[in-house]
Amino acid sequence: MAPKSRTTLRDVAQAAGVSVPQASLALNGQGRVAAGTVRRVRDAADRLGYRPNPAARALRLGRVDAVGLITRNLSNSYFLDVLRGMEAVTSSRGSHVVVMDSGYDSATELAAVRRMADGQVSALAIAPVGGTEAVDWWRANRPELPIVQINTSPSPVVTTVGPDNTRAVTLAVDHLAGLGHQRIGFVCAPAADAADPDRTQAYLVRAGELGLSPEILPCRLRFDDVRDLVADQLADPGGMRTFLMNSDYTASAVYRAARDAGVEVGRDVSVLGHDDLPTSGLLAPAMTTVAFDRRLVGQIAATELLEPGPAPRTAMVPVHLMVRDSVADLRR
Amino acid sequence: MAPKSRTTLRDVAQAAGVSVPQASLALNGQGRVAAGTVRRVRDAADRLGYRPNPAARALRLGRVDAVGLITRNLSNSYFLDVLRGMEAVTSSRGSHVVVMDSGYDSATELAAVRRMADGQVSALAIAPVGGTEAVDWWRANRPELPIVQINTSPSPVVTTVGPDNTRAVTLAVDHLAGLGHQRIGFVCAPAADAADPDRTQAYLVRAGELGLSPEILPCRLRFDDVRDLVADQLADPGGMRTFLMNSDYTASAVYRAARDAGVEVGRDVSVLGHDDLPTSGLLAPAMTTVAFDRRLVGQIAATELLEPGPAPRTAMVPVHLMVRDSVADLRR
DNA sequence: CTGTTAGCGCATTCAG
DNA sequence: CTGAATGCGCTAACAG
Repeated sequence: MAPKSRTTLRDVAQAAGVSVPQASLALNGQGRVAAGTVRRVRDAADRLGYRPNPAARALRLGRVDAVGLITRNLSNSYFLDVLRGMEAVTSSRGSHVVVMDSGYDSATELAAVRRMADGQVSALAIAPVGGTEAVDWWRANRPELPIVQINTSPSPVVTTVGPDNTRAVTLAVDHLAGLGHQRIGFVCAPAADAADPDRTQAYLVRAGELGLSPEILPCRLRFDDVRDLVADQLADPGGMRTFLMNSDYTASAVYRAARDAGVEVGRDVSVLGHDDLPTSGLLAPAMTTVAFDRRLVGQIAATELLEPGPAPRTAMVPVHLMVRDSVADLRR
Repeated sequence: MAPKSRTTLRDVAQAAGVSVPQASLALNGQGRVAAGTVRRVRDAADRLGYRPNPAARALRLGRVDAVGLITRNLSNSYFLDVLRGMEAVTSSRGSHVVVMDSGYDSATELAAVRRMADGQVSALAIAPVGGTEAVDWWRANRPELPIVQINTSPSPVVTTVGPDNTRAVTLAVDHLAGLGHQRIGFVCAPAADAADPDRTQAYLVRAGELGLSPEILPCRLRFDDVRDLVADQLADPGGMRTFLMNSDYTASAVYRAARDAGVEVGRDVSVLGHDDLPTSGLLAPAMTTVAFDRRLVGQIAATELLEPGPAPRTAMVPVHLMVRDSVADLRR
């Protein structure tokens, strides 16, 4: 037992009394081989515990049974659900997931894309930091390999999958306005590198329709940066008190700032999140947020990578508002 | 541009006017080649944008630049931090990480281990479901490839890395007892497949020292199972009201059950968690829990995989108690 | 110091 | 239907 060298296709062929290529054909089952032979080869393979060498396959076939996932913020457990979704479909299809994180840094992101492109994976899911550089690079340099964007604005040239941003924002603005909020602070990445400008767009549109004057609060989307932004607002008597966030992760930074400032979420300050993470309903107070099937995003992404359609498509997963207690009722 | 076939080492060699093996040596820099040649080859490689083919390397070298991570519960965002830690060190060392999830299922776990062993990775980090089957299989079948266990009891035969379980439990029991809790429900996986029996051991020991009669509550560690267990206890007038958990993830299930039952955590029911997830301090009430550097676990694990020591070792990361408000003060 | 030869394990030509 | 030959890209052994 415990052979020092793994059992190879040749061992199988030998045990089955056929040639190596025969064995290969028999196992890959293209049908071009006698039924009896197939059985003998299969038996031998099972008996010897044969497992094909992925490196050899990869070298020969020029592709590898792996898909990549590059996140912009592996601290946000939203991406854990995306990963879970991807893992579920890949592992049921004999593939697997390679994960890298850009940490909201474009240079790191580009490096990760290049590493992935070196042959680690044969398809890529990416939640880009912002801008299109990384994705463009992939499309230019690996045009034959599928790519999907996660949680970005729809694109005509590349498949995207994520929540329905426009509806998410509209739902949120309506809810806020309905509770009497006149000033709604929309927190998003600086326009230069926003991955989802459609969110901002939807905000502007809906605010306009409702006669609200939009207030965009650009901010790097790291926890500490958001917390500091909110802290500044809270320290200012005329500062913003209502925050529409793009994730529960950043929304929890608002909670943190409020707690630090000694003010109460849902009364003194209002927050509306996005993602409905499992803990969001357990916060104090429970967070009002936009919910959707997070795993589904990963599942769709992986499926799209494994079986790419002929043309780019936009997969929007339906969202709904999860009303809880983090938005104050400002009506008399 | 966008060559249909990637630039290979042969292209580089040709451009540099040397043979392929020369080019290989020049790039891998074993020093056995003339300085001028090295420069020419390097230049050519840069100019052509040469990137070595990992599949070819893997086939030739018999190893691959990847490490695996098999979690038992990818829903628990603790593992996201482990992953982050691993990703940080692998990506700085030209390696990468492949993630699979067993979902607390032994059969899935074994399948994952075998898939990893097929040549996807050259080292494995695993948070086992419980039992040693999967790890034993790896050690028997891939004795030359490093493996580390994450969040398990220390072992004499395999490297383990995780929080200091004994201290974590002792700290927790002391805190609970100090606040007047006589009955402390210790929730853990059924003994048959517990990954960390040392926790139970520590609980038994400390409870004994304190003159408390131990009450072990075996339970599958999925969110819903824990929630149901706690719900049952709460429905029983003589049921347990104090829960010592092995993770914030399961602890949040106690919150959920309490909320569903209309009772208040930190007053009617007490919970003490483990991991100090980012949101735990924002729950209602803030969770008292055992804190430690979660990323560090992943960093140590990855380092250990990339540069295994001569003998198995036990890496315990220090823990401390994060006292907040989820444990009631039962003293008069 | 350099080039030649060889082979990792597999799948796809080709002949028979 | 089968076997023999070829090469994916790379590196480890040699020989010069």
